[in-house]
Amino acid sequence: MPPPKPATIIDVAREAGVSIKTVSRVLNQEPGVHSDTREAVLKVVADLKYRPKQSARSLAGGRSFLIGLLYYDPSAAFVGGVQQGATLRCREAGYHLVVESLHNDAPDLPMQVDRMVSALRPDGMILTPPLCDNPQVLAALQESQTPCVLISPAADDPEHASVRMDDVHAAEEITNLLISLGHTRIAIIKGAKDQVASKRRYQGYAAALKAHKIALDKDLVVQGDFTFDTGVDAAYQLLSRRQRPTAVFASNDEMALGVLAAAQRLGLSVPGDLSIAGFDDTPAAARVWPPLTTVRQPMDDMARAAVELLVGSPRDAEAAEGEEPKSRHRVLPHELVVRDSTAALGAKATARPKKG
Amino acid sequence: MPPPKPATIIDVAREAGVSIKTVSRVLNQEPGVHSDTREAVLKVVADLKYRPKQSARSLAGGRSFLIGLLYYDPSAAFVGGVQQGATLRCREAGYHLVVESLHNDAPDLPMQVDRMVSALRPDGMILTPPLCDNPQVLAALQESQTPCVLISPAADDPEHASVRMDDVHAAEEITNLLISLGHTRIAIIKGAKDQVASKRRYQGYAAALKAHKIALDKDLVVQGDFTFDTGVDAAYQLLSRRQRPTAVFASNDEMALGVLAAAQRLGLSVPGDLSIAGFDDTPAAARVWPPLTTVRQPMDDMARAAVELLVGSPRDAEAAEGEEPKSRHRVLPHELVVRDSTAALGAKATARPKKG
DNA sequence: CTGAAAGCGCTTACAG
DNA sequence: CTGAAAGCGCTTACAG
Repeated sequence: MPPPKPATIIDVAREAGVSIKTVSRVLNQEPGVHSDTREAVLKVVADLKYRPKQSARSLAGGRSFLIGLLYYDPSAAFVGGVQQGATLRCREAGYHLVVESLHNDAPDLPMQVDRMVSALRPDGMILTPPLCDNPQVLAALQESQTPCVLISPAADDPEHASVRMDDVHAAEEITNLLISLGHTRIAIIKGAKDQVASKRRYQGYAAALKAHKIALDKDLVVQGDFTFDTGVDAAYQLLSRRQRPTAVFASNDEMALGVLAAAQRLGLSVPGDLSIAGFDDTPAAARVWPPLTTVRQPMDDMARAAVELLVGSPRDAEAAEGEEPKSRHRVLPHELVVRDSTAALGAKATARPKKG
Repeated sequence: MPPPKPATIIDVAREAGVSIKTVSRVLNQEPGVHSDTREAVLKVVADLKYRPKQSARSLAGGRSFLIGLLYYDPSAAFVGGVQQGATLRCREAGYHLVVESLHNDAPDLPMQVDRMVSALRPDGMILTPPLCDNPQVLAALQESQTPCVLISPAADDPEHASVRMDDVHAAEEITNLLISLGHTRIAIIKGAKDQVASKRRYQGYAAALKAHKIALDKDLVVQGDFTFDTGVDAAYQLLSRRQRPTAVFASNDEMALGVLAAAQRLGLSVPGDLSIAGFDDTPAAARVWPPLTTVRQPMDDMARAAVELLVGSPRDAEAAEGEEPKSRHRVLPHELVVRDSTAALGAKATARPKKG
């Protein structure tokens, strides 16, 4: 018994007594097909378990139904969230997600990008930091005329669509939280110098202090680079000062975990002696004791929005006329996640570990 | 100025003064092309920046150059490692990785799988737990005749290729480590009941105790399900016993983190009062204080091996004759990662937090 | 509302 | 060592 060959559009057309063009129309939901005809075709499609072959559609139609996701550090907390949102939205839209892990400083980066886009011809590309700020990557994409959406890029240039959250505002909110708990000696550990998110989060921190007329103390500002190690180092620096801070805002969770580890090693109680706040809401943030107060970036929503900017959302079609077009630069809402690593100044923690 | 249309194989053939078949031969590294001809073609390819279009290759040749990766829980620590290894090996082999996030208990799971394979016709599929043990998924794949490799499946059936590590042995080693540190009251938190890894790790634990003539105490065996929460619960149970264990082996890091959080909440010193060992070496394992002793699963290597089983490794071709074929069921070596959450019985920890 | 023709850009037999 | 032909399975204009 020979392996059953998958049905083609010709099989369906023959069986349904129509032309392949009509089958094509039904499958692509084109208007202008009699409902009887449509149903007859759909029945045969179901009977024969017919599925259009993507490579044929792609070759003939010029669309690949593929979206590319380019990322650098696979362990970066947000990549997982972005991928999850992207893959789900792609499925809903009949697309598929092709992923590629790239080194941001590989010498042949442009070639690797070019290889992917010229072979696959994806209908769109999603870029995460820091790749979305890499001129070489953007140039390679531009040359192949592949539409792309940048997730949290350094700057919003008009060339590329983008999706981001409001880093400044979020940092301001989390600093306000610490202030509302009575803290005034609030340290900040800054993120990597070359990433704009670092600058924005620092801005929010400074703005909150200023709004509450708390002088910005240079001794409480330490440079980090978003890694656990620099969080540890920064904490040792800060906690060895004659006048220790009573709260630390780390520009991401990774560094906040470093601060927590260092504080515990030094025998400080968190949040009794020191409140700690992070940024990202990584999986690990809820898996330490005490669990971290942080900011949740809506990674999956951002990715879904990115896919929609690429393939068009269902609403776009309907709302084409009348409504104004959605901006190509979208800012999505974030969420403050208050857990047990922050407490009122002077209070002693008494809570039991909560479930993850 | 019209957008520069990408060169096709016809352009290359014309420019090089050969037939398209010869260009095809050169590109696919087929033998039997004069080296002068070959070089002439390659020069034109470079000049014109010609890249074969994948959809055309796929339609004509019956290979898609796509490998699919199916996973369930995107936050599961090993998915990141698997994906990283798979994407890199795919790139080396001229393939691309398409990812799909699936719910293991979705009612339309088979349809979702079928949708992907019938549309994309990937040349191979990589399945991670628990999807690799899902009969519905395997059936859907079987029907479409898509070759697949299972990563750490429950059982090695002859139908499917697989890649795994030696869970029994690794668990035995980590238990031996605790015994060598002087511990005899060693508790274990078992993993999810339906996963075979749970059983295997327990076996290794039991074997180590037996080899050292330590009686297995039922009171020191607690059921978990691989989540942080069950780690916390299990720890409270174990640590409230009249005779506390002096060491805990949690069947994965997630639960080990739960034990650590609970111990810290109860004011116990780790590893002074309690040694804790995990399994997986997740990113978080190195980002807590004290950092966890654990077992590193070679996720990326396992994924690379999986890709090779699917597309054939470079060596396969050469070694085709003579050597015996590589087994379709491969077991890769693991690595014990000894950090600061384990110490000799009675010792007090004095180390400083190490860098991540 | 429906169809016949051409073509997308490659690879597969098959010749020579 | 090289090539002319056919064909993969769809969609795009273009007719009617």
